[in-house]
Amino acid sequence: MAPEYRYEAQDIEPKWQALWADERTWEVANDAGDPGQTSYVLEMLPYPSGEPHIGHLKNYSVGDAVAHFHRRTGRRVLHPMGYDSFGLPAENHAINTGQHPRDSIRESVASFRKGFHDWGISIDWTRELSTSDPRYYRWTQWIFTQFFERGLAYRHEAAVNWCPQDATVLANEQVVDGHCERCGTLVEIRSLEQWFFRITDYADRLLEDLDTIEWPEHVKTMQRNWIGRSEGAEVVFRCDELDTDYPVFTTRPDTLFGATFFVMAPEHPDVERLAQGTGNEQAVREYVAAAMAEPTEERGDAHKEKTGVFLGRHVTNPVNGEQLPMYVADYVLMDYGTGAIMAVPAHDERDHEFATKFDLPIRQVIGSPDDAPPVTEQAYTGSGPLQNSAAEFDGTPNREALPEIVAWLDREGKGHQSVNYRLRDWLVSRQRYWGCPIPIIHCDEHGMVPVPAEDLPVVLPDIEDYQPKGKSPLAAAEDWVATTCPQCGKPARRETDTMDTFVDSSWYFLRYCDPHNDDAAWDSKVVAEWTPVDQYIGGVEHAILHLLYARFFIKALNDLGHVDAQEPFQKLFTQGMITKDGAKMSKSKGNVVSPGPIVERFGADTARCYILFMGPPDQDADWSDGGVEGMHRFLGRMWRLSAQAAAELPDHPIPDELNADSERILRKANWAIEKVTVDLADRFNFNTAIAA
RNA sequence: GCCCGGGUGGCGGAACGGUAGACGCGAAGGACUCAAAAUCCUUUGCCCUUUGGGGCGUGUGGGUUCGAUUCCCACCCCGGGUACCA
Repeated sequence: MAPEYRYEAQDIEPKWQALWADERTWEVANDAGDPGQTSYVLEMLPYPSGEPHIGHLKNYSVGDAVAHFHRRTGRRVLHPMGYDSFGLPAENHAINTGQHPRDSIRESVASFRKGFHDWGISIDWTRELSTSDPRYYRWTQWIFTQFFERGLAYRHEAAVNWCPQDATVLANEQVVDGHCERCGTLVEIRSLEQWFFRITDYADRLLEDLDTIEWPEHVKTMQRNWIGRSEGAEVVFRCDELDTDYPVFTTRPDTLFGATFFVMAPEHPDVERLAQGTGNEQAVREYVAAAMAEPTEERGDAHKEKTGVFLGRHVTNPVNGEQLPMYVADYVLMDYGTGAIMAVPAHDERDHEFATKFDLPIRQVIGSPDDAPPVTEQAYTGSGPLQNSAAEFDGTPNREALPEIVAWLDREGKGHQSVNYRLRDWLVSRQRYWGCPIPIIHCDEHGMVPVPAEDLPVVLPDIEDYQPKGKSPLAAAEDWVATTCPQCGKPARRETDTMDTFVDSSWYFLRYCDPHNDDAAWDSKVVAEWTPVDQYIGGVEHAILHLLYARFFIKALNDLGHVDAQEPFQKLFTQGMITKDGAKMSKSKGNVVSPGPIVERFGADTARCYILFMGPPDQDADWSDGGVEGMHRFLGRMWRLSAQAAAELPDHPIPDELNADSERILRKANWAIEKVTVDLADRFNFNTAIAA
């Protein structure tokens, strides 16, 4: 073969990469006046740990293909890159080696940056950012103070995972089967003061606005389930013996007449008081202690047998005045509804199980079909006409009776329509070192005072000992903790908790728009030019938390007047995983394929094309070494064909008078243009575009 | 249990109401070479057949349609998510 026709990726790629760097090919300016359509293409920012892996290569290959497609179809494309560089892996590395997280992160960032260059990803490097850079987290802290001043950030006592051995709070991910992942000690639940963001205020908007964005349906479904909106009623059950009202939330007020007992969560604050003087104190206390000690994994297991203890008290069913026995049982959760339930064993499987075990009455109040098993054997959860209820409701289909019963409760002052969410407020504080310091000062006189904007950032101090000891390692930095109150100037102490890293990544896509602004987190006019992100690309593992948090941030910032957008990401694409021999790649399995050697041997174009060619990119795909070689040959054939055509054909190869051959080729070329355009723009099917 | 995906050649996958298997891998044969590698060309769903050709094929069973991998119903397997949420 003539040497000039050989496909030499090792010569071709550095040549063009150098040219792109020289010409600043992928940089875009914030020119609001510039005519033409803009496009913001963004892949989820990487957590820089060690070397980039094959999943990164897939993520950024997909994103880069989209960015190029948008450019080739006439848009001005913002395609930036940054690093999510706070977080536990760097901190654990510091605990083990003593190397400062700042230094290990710098090394990882360098290797990721090199990877992106070697892969030829078209990035506007002038906008590069890193969330652990004070120039970035200054504004993370500013947003926190904005939220604090509007009551969206608040401090509150909450139950957290606590390891008695390590004397530290653990993140949920650090709890494995109820035990500490490091020392194996059984994890306890402790109540500690924590910082929260009031995301529950946005539950309805987060739900409704899902209809305005073009995301995969299964991701929207996951978010809907996570928010978990339930419509029903709050109904008040009164305990005359203690002269106390106990409201419950129910989605089935139509079954109120079938309530035969009442259950409270072990954590309910009144449980002990209720049992007092009934002779059941001891049994109740023991049961509650056992339930609290039980690992959350086991506690949450729906398949385990129901347990509980009679409290020795009764409440009145507001619809018929019946006295219902009160129990404490761990199948009732304190953090959903009111921590207490009315139990309707005839029409709820869990209540049925409990009633059967404790020999409690089961009263059917919804008519079931003739072929349904009797409710003494199995709860009937379907619909049907009311029975054994009040005369005015008997015979009415339950769906119709439901609102009527709620209206009746409302008139009688015994309840009202209510909506409940599964979504909880976002716990953002961490008792860890390598995170963004929470910019709050505790003053004896003025309480919690936000650090004024002009004093930001609160710079994370250097410390000697990263080991967590139950409070943030920052607490040991006495010089740093001791400060003065911004309001009165008297001695005060800094907040020593740091923020969850999800906070850092909830707004980074805004900073890319205006990354060098030293006067503000961003100029809202500039942000308005680019946002919302037109196409967001990332792993489905972030379908809930990251994507929900970012949506919450945009809505909160919109309410605060800082952004115009209501949603951060107009379109979302979630890529599938690359496996090897059908299994997730992991060091322990020894089946890791690294991008480095592949790119070195075959070139980035081969690696990227192969990854895009493996199959539909939203599905998982299994890596094949033979497949890479096939793609390399494929590109080689294409290169040679093009080179030959360029060398051998006249300058203007399309004759004025088309003959059969040239017409056939023209037709085929136009077919391919159409096919590739549709595959890239509408379907995200890179595999068929490459094949075409 | 519930909610999503997905079952098509030896393999990854195309087609998604109109010639099933694009493209790639693998395999077989051939060219080039002293030889090998690389490269190129040809063939390649399965079965039967002497050429011509014929039969069967998209997890299973039904249905709609002139026509179904594609739409509908029931079911079976595989993968993922999620769960005492009242």
